[in-house]
Amino acid sequence: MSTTEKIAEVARDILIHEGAEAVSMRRVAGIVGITPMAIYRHYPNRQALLQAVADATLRELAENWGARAEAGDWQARLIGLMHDFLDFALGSPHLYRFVMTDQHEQARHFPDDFKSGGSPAFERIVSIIEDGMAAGILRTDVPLEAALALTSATQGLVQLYLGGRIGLDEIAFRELCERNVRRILNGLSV
Amino acid sequence: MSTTEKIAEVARDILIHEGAEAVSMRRVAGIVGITPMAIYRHYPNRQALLQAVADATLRELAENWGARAEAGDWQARLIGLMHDFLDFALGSPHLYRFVMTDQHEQARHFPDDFKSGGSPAFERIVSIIEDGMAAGILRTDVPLEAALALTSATQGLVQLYLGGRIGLDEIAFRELCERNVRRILNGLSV
DNA sequence: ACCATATTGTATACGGTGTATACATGAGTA
DNA sequence: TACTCATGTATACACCGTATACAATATGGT
Repeated sequence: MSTTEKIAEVARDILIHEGAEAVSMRRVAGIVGITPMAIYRHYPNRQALLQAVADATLRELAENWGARAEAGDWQARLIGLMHDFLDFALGSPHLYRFVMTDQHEQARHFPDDFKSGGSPAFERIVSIIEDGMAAGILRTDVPLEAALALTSATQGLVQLYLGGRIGLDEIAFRELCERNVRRILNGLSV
Repeated sequence: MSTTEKIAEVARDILIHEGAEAVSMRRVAGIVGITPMAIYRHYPNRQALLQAVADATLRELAENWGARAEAGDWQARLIGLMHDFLDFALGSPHLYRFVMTDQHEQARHFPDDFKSGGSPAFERIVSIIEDGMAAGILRTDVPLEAALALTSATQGLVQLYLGGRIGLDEIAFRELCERNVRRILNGLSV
């Protein structure tokens, strides 16, 4: 295992368990067993290290995405994807926070990059939305925006939850998210 | 004007224009014309200073909340409140970021604190939702959760927008938010 | 007016951060 | 053998929040 990989592994551990702000060059170097400056032979700076670690972790997560049974009716599949997302957000809250709020650079852009398959996770939602429209379950709409309505809604709830603003345990919160998705599907109007 | 207020004013300027991470004790002290340690005669630590500044600013904002005409039909009033929220989020993105993500302590908790009038802004949404249900515009539902569906949806979009993930200018983004609210009201299902 | 006290400031220092710069060491190759 | 390059170290700089000790100033009671 190369030093580059060792550095990434240590940084990743800290990032996931304690958050980005806990990842210091001196600490990582100490654990790896090298001098802080030696890290700079492998990564140009701290931000690049965090970025590389986050990117790699997200790539792994994307591979195992949709592990939940894709069986069941259309709505069950949609809810399943939502829980996959919650698995990540609630399972690795520090990492989620970092990728959602801290790293402002070179992020995916709606709508263009989303269209061209920049985000595989979002892509899945769009395709299930298109399926729903084709099957006559959903009313005809711009698929990209309908998908955004669902994803951003859950992201908004997660932001509140991780910010400690929702006093529910994880199970109750997941149920709230489910109800929220159903509300958006059915509409609030009479 | 007291030194305490001068410190708050300087910190507030930096917080609003450059973000919380740009607010350093040494910098604030230098601008006020005192020693960094003198700040500690007025605020116990940096976090408390930021907190006090953010709280005061939010209180001011809450006073001018709902400045937009409360006239028009029910949906127009709802959209108006949404734009009031966007005025804040897009007008003071650094401050918004700080209160939404950085300050994790003693935040309002859904659902209890929300019920008991902890958040005046959210309170307004809840009451307009209740109006809508009473008027037969909205289907009967838990008002708190229906309100949360609308607010968290917009918050989710704002999070994406401020994270640079939505490549639209402010006007187009506000239109996207409007369409999003309408989608949630009408439902995605056929 | 005087003095005790509380308030508000300063000076210094400690332990932390990211990282620029200069130098050392060792492996591989001409 | 000698040169090069990758990889490490050592030191230093400029920043950070803030603990501690001391100085100055303002205030209130006698």
